[in-house]
Amino acid sequence: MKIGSRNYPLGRENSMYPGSVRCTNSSLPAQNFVSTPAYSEYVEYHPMPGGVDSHEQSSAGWGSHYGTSREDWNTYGPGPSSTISAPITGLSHGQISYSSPDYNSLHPPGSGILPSIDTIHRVQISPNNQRHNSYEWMGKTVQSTSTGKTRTKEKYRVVYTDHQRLELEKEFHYNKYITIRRKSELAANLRLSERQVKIWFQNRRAKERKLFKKKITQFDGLGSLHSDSGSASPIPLSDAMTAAEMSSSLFPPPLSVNGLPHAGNRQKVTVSQ
DNA sequence: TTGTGTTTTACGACCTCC
DNA sequence: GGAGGTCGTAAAACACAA
Repeated sequence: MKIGSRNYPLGRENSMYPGSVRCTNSSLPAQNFVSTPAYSEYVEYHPMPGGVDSHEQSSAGWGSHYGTSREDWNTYGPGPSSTISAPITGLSHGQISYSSPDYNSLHPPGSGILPSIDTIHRVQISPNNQRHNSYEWMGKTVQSTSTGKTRTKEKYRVVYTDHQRLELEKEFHYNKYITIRRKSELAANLRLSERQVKIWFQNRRAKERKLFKKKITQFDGLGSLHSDSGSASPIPLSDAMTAAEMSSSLFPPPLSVNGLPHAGNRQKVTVSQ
């Protein structure tokens, strides 16, 4: 995508930053996911067989292989009292997945129902308030000096609120590729532009790949280490995946159904990149 | 407090698909 | 040609050791 050629920055500022009235802290009383029961048991995810919309796709492909590390979720607060299931590669990272009845009842997959911003505002208390104060700049953009890119005054990027990130992460755990419909819903509910949601998912997949490569590297290192000594792999075979298995499950084939993610350079998706 | 490394948004370039 | 994909990267935000 050639963003510049599509006149995004200047031509669709509103779309890019819909309402500089996003989840600013000035309007957020505070965020505290500790006090959000809906998230407190947010510990396990299983593919939703009867899922609708986007959620009925590829979850299994990622499925349990790709839980976010516990560390990631801890950033949202003490939250999950963490039933950590067996790590796939034997690494110490716990696996988080999401099948909590609380969560599912709150957010039926694909329902598009998210807590209203007002509701969110009532329950969130940020552990790090100063982080989320930086939205006032939005809506005022200037040309950056050298490249002619549209950049915002004073700030290079915004920092999403914990809630925004949490919702995005939740969606990501259901589907690594967001549908057009869900993207619209999420964007509306989180006061983000669809473009921001799209880019967040792109970046999130990139992060996943990066972590994945790291794990594979570590796994290979351990394997070779132990093969040298002739001992068995430190990781039980039942828990371990071969690099090929992990690779194939990393990005399952996206859907090509109308209204769902389509096009793009899907064949290029390989772990080895 | 400061230096440094990591993570998070955002973008450009290039690619594929429809 | 438009839309969305990856990859690489810039720079702000953040974490943390010294």
